[in-house]
This record gives sequence, C-alpha cells and structure tokens, in this order.
Amino acid sequence: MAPPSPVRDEVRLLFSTPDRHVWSIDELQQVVSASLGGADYSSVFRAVAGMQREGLVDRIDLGDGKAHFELREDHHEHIRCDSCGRVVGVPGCILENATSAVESDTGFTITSHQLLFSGICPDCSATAHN
Amino acid sequence: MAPPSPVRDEVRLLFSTPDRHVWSIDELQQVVSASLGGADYSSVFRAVAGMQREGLVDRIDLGDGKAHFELREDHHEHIRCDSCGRVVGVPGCILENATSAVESDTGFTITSHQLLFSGICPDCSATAHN
DNA sequence: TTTAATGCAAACTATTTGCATCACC
DNA sequence: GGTGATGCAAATAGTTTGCATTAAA
Repeated sequence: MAPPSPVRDEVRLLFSTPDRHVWSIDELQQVVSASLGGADYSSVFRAVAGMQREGLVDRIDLGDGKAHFELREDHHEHIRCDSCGRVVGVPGCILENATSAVESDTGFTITSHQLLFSGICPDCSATAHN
Repeated sequence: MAPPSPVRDEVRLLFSTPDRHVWSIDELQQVVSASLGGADYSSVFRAVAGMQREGLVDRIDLGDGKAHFELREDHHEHIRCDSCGRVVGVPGCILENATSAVESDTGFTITSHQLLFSGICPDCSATAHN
C-alpha cells in the first residue's frame, strides 16, 4: 500500500549520518535534491514534519529564524559561533541537577529544555574574522 | 531636531513595566496601539529594532515562531508552559559555573546563552487542561 | 482500486524595507 | 528647511497547505 518514498528515505538516512546531527529544512532539501536529482522543499518539509509527529526528531531553535531538527535520541545542548554560524554540540549534561531545582522554584513540571550558547569558535578567533 | 516619538516612548515605557519582561512585537503593538489610539506594527518594529541596536534589549526565541524581546539587564532563563504558553522567569543562575566548563570543552569563547525550559505550569496541572 | 508520496503553486505568518507625509526644531 | 518618527503598502523569508499526478500494492 505504499508508493516509493525516496525523499523521506533520504531524509531519514541523513539524520542517521554520524557527522551531522542538526539540519534545517533547506539544508536537507539541498542534499537530498543533489542525491536524487531533484526534491521539492515541501516534500522534505513533510518528511521532517512526519518524523516530528512520530517523535523521531525534535525541532530546535538556533535563533537564525529557521527551524532546525535533530534526532530525539541525540538531544543535547548546542553552541553556535557568532561569527561563522557553525553549530557544535556541547558534551555533558549541564542541567541534570538543575531541573529539579527549577521545578521546585517555579512549580512547573518540566518536560524538556533547550539551551543555546553563543560565542566565537576556535577557528574564527584564530583567523580574527570576529 | 526631533519630532515627537510616541510609539518609541510607549515601547520603552512598556519594557520598564515591572510585571512583564518579555514582549513580542505584536504584543507591544497591541498595547501601544490601545494607549495611543493607533500604532503601526512597523513603527513598533522599528522602535524595538532601534533598542536592540543600542543594546537596550535582547532578542530571545521562545520557539513559537515569533521574536521576543527583553531588557538586557533583565536577562535570565525562561520556562514556558506547554499547555497555556505562559512564560515565567527562572530565578537563579543555573549556568554560572557551567560556562567555563563549556568553554574548555569546546574551545569557544562564550558571549551569551539562551535557555528555555518547557513544562506544565501549576495552573494547568491543577485544572487538568493538559 | 486504494493508498500514500511527490511536485508545483499558492496561502499564510512574521519580519523587514521603501516611500510619502507630517510634526517639531 | 532639515531631521527623524510615523503609517501605509509592498517585499522578503520561511513555513504550511491544496491539489493533481503518479507509482506501487
């Protein structure tokens, strides 16, 4: 009962790529389109929207006006370079102990969080492109 | 050499309001427009953009697709209710010690951060509107 | 035939800009 | 007159949806 779904397949594949864990829709569309010889933005959008509905990916906001996505299991914090825009994952679990403190401070039941550091990456500070 | 600037004045005033520290442009526009008997979205936008250029306010992203702003001196973390959308400030300085650890882990020089918790606020969990 | 993915185009939302006007200095 | 804030309208960017087509099962 299912037609072939090259776009969706490619999108799922890209999220499995080990060297890249955060994607915007247009970034996905560009790569998928190159692989398949054409892919519409809306098809990629629907692929990602579907994965989001299934709980496979989470939408994250990096402050550049576009939506970004990552595998839910990959969840971690991010740091973005103010100069070149590169986004790198922050290792570790900064907020492990903070969550319960915030819960008792605010009365909220916390279901998720999103943390973004900004700064200058080593490359940019080396080349003085700041 | 300056004409009157009722919109800008109102916007600055609203950011000084103690009971509200996070504003989106359309929220500002609505209140300013009510106060002045009319105010264009673009005028409010330019007022906020000006304040941002002067470093008076910071743009923050609450994940609802709209830009929000707060006084720079007010900077702190936020927690948003998944159910009603209410945003409340998180007291305390969760990240005070984390920043230098992240810097040495990533090699970045950190200039700022933005943290958003999501969860269910006390009111919503009380009224079971979850 | 039924189902679901795709492409194309258009609708929609929010942000941003161009331009003429207007009020103050 | 000169300067800058404002309103209106339109441009832009990104997201989302409608619809016809198409390729399997």
